[in-house]
Amino acid sequence: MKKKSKLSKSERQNKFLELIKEDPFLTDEALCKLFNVSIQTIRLDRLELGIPELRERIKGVAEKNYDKVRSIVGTEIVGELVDLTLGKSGISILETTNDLAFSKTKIVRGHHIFSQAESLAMAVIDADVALTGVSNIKYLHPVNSGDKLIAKAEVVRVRENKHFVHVKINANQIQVFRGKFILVSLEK
Amino acid sequence: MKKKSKLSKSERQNKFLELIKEDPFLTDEALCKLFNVSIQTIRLDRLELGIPELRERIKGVAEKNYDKVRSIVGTEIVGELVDLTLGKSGISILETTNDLAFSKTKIVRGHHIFSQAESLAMAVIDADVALTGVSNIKYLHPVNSGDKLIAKAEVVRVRENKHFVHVKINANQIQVFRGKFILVSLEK
DNA sequence: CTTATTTTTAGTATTAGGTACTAAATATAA
DNA sequence: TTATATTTAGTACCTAATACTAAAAATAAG
Repeated sequence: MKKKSKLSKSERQNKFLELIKEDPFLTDEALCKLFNVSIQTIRLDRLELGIPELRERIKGVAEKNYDKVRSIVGTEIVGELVDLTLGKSGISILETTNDLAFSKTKIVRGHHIFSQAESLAMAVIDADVALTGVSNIKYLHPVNSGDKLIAKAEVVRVRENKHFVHVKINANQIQVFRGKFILVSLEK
Repeated sequence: MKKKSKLSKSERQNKFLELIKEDPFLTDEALCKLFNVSIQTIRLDRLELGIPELRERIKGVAEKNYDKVRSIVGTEIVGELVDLTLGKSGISILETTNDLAFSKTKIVRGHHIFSQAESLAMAVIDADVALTGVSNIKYLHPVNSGDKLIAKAEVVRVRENKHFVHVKINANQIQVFRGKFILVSLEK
């Protein structure tokens, strides 16, 4: 017989855990074909292993990552992209408001400035899943709520999957921020 | 009458788009209650607006982000975590192999070393969604395939949602890498 | 070899959250 | 008032399950 002899229960369940970890999008039906057992067996296994059903798994993945990815990868870049040469340079403008500032001092919180810089750096990279900024940053000047931030990014070097991007941000003609980003694209 | 007068079709559909963008996890039933219309109306709206059903939306969110988040947040850390004091420090060990190195020189590619450092930095942070490394890194010495990398991370400061972490990596008693990470946790 | 026990399979009813369709009721505009 | 647009009602069907009962098959124990 060319078919592999059936796995024992424990062997199957071990593989099951691995499989589902690798790919949580497998239906019971797909699994029962993979293991060459009935769908009921698969369901018993899930019950014993405490693995939730497909839809719950998908929902889990979605929920866990929804907010994260929206804020990190968040294709929507912080600020308005006004110029872009993919792989080379880009410019974005961010009109700051009180929402972005400390309520007392009206000074814009640093991480918003950083976000503008980082998201611009990501935008100029000619790679879909570029991420994980590594950078050397400096806040040169406080930014007041209402200031218009103009960020300029330039790709200075690309080596393998590493993209070196420099970003400078100005407000009222003075530089308020600089950052050197090394973005690593993760796609194959 | 205390109930708000029903919205017009176009008003409703505009709100619909907003709502679903904000929260793609809404069922038709929830939506029809929100708008105070029948479920059929909601379904007609989705049809006209090209909004897929709940499950497809969830699946979309999950699929789009699964690989990304896995590689970024990737709870699985690069290297083996051998010691961890959440929020304070941690140690991980990475046994390098030819897979991680340039085939000619057998020198380990920098980004693998970086990955070990970054993932350790993330692991020590006492926050679920810590991310977006900002860092100042230096590769001090080439690492040869086969070398055992020992990474030590230390949280040096936490301010608001920023976590400052220093990571040093040694191979054969000599330091090969240092990195300063500023991880920003994004949860509320 | 024959029980006993474990493991697997079969089958039915029920669920959520829909699609796809037909037809009727209600609003709004001409 | 009629024409058109919009909303509701209702039905059959779908997927990927749960929860359950019962029987068949495989494996272990005596």
